[in-house]
Amino acid sequence: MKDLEKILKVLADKNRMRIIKLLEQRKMCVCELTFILGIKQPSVSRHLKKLRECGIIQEEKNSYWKDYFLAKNNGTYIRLLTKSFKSWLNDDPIIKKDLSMLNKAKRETLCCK
Amino acid sequence: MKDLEKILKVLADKNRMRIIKLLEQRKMCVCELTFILGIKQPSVSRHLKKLRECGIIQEEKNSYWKDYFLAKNNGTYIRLLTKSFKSWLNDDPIIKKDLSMLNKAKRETLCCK
DNA sequence: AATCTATATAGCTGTCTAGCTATATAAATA
DNA sequence: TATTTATATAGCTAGACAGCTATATAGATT
Repeated sequence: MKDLEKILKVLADKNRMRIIKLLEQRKMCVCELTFILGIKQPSVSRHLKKLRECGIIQEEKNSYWKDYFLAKNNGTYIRLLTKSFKSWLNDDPIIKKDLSMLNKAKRETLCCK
Repeated sequence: MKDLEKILKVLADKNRMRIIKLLEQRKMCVCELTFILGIKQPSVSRHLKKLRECGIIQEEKNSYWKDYFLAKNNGTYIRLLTKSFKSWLNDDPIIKKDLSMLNKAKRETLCCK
């Protein structure tokens, strides 16, 4: 029960739901997510940490950046919930706006390097 | 998104999950739930209010008592989530203990009347 | 090895919520 | 109508957490 409670708590946050909907489209780094979400980078990092700690997302180093993506091979709860999310929220105005910004969110232009 | 966030927040609580698992078995009144959960009656009432406000449960008056039960005919999110819950947590120790108390939780003996 | 920079962490503040006790409400009975 | 009693609400306290700023870290490049 503790696991499920944790997973539901982690999912029950507007900005983390936005992150999940974005990662359904492609891998993203912290600075790209920060740009789209419109909150500060440390806040994004902490959201990502929570999502990772309960197994919803994974990370991998990619040159200067860290790519985050939806986890594969996870437990029952997460498998069903992330599958459900794919069909949920697609008509939500905020999600639609987020997705429309994806092509402008390129790490090479957002970051100093 | 607001709806889904609310529903997930309401589900993401240990005692409310316990209530849902109990209501999968049968309709229950506040005093029966209070007995099994082992928390105070006002706390139970507030959990029930939250579950009702987001459409997970419904209530009906039944002589001296108020019966709570899992809602029928609800939206996409709740339909899928309550269906999933039916196969979840059945091996959890706390849930098993709760369910084993069901036959002792009879309103006629728990209440003064 | 030194530097640079994307990301992570520490620490703060305000908000929300779960538990509690005390009290109010409303519906059934007498 | 008065009373009884199951349930709801009000108000309090403590803990969790999201946002922020400032700072640390780690890994790639020079």
